[in-house]
Amino acid sequence: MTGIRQLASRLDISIGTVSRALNDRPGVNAETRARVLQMADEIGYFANASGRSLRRGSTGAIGVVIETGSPSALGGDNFFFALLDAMQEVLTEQDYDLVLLPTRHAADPLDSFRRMIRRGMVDAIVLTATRRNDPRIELLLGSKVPFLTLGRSETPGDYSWIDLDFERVARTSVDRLVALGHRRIAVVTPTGDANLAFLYADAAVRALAEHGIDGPPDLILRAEPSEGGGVMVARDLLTRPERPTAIMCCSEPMTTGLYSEFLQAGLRIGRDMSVIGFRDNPHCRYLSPAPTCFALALDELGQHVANAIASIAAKDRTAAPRIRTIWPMEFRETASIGPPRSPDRS
Amino acid sequence: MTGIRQLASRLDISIGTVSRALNDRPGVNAETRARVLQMADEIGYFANASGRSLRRGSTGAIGVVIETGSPSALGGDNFFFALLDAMQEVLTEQDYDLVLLPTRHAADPLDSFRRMIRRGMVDAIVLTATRRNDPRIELLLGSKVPFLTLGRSETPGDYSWIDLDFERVARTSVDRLVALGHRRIAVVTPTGDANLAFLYADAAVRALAEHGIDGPPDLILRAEPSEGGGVMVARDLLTRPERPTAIMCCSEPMTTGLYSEFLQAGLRIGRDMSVIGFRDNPHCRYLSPAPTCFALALDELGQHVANAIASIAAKDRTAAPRIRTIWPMEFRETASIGPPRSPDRS
DNA sequence: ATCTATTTCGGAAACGTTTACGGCAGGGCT
DNA sequence: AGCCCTGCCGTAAACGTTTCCGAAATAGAT
Repeated sequence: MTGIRQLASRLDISIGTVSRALNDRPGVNAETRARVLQMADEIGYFANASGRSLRRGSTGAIGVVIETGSPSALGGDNFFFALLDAMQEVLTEQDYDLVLLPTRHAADPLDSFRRMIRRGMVDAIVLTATRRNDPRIELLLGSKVPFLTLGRSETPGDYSWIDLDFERVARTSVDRLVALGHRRIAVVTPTGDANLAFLYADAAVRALAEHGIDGPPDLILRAEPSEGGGVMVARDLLTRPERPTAIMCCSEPMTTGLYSEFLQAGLRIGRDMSVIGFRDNPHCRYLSPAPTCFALALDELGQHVANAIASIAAKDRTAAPRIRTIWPMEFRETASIGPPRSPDRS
Repeated sequence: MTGIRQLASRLDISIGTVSRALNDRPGVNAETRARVLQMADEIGYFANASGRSLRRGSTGAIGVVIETGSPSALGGDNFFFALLDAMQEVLTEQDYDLVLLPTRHAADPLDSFRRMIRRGMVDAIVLTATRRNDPRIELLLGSKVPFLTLGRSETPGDYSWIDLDFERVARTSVDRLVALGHRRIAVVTPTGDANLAFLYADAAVRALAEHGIDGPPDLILRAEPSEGGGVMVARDLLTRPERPTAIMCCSEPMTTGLYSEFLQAGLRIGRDMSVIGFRDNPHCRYLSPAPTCFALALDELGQHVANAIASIAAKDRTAAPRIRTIWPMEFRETASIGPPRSPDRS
């Protein structure tokens, strides 16, 4: 056992001085501090996390809540791992530890969640994959744990969030497809309560309406955000007497499924069927033709999130600003879209 | 603040009794226990994690170490999220918390890693993505933290591991391709130190040798385990005067890249080029034709891992058995392989 | 009625750390 | 020389919980 007492007794010094030396507190001789640091390094001493956080009242850890066991709308690719990588770069600089807190989608998420925040394992929480009405946010608002959500929600309250610009993505997609001559455009969003689905669909419908396209909503579709969901949607559309000439969707696995089924049916993507996906992710990039989609500065987003949650977690909670960021995405057009093949009759 | 003292004073009872009641310790009246539990529920009391683990000497948390910022050979977060889901099902039953500890691939992994285990944030560690020679394992062996690695390693020592059956996967792939008539078979593994790359390649080479195929090793290839890596490999092979008639690879993103480039070059997969991938993952399933690959009972694997790490983390470390599991995978043949098109001359 | 065993509970110590407080030098000032 | 101030350090009290130990009370047995 290498506690602070062993370290102190080895140096013939009091534990108070040792602690001060290690924590860069004033009131300790420079030479003594050097001796302490060297000995600590030598015997491999690290302050015990429980003791420290018990005394300090904070753990120095930031928890990112992720949900396992359900297909994630934002693509089952390395989205989270890449984001975490950038976050950790910033957070370790600020002496925060980063831990992921997986919660099971199938089980009641609330009770495991409640435990997490009540026990005080982390100083602050980043909540991901927000739902349209998210009881987890209510729980957090009712607790003392500062938090930040990655994604907006309809759940009211005074909290900070960071989200992608789904509205502009949807609007840009519609504008471009209409400019190419499309009139029958299918919009497909993930099932479930993920708020992004509503933001995307609503914005798309508004944009379509502005172009005078507000036909029956049978082209606003929902499916499971997985490859299988994309296949189902494609099959559905292929059986329709007047099938759409373009389709836009905000889930990458779904885009993959759409491709698979359309190609199977002999359609040429970009000519017989225009496809706009969502995020520019590596998996999609090697579909052919690569889907038109929207690029995202993932590193910078991660850094922004990290800085935001660090400032929120800071003890000095007086001047903690409310953060509300809508992160831009850049349009990347490819050969996956083109003018409609046969003139549309609608 | 809702500490155990508030709870006790509300009930006019000592904190000792409250603690005994909450922890199902003997020596407390059934009626008193019921009152305590009800009041705890009422005011939303949860024992503070720092205080508890300080006194108990264990945190009740199991850490899964993952590496961010590098393409993962086993394909993205789908694999891990699914595994984690199954693990948590088992671990919550045993009153363990599950936390993910992301470490940055780019940064020096050792020091952040050292902090993690020395601070005693977790009772036990699951180490993923083991490398052939893995300094992290040495660090863990030198510490008091019980651990389990997901993946074998050449690093010697007396530790438990669970791994997939890469040898049988490689052997089965070779056997089947040879049975179909292939003689020029490319074997491609990820670059980097991931141990699975060596296991797979070595087993493939042995199997080829047993079939009398031990030509020059210019068909044993390595590439980054990403779509881009697959593309590079495919381009390389396409320029060769005598290109192979089959290719087997143990990384799903790489398989996607191979498909993309081969299709681009006008090859028909399963006829002009036979392809065997590795894991049966959703992303690959919607390539066409779906790659021949190997299925894996991910749920059961997760449960097995959870049970293993729980038994390893148990306080009673006397009878902790050493666990060494090689997890089977089931061959799934599809139209992505077939007899070689033009008779091979070698 | 006394003694013992059992049940139930309160008091207090302990876990490892940080930090407020006070003390002891030594130096600079009047 | 006396005084105050500063720099350094040791002591001890917290943080919230679990658990050991002993006390009180009740029941049972002789």
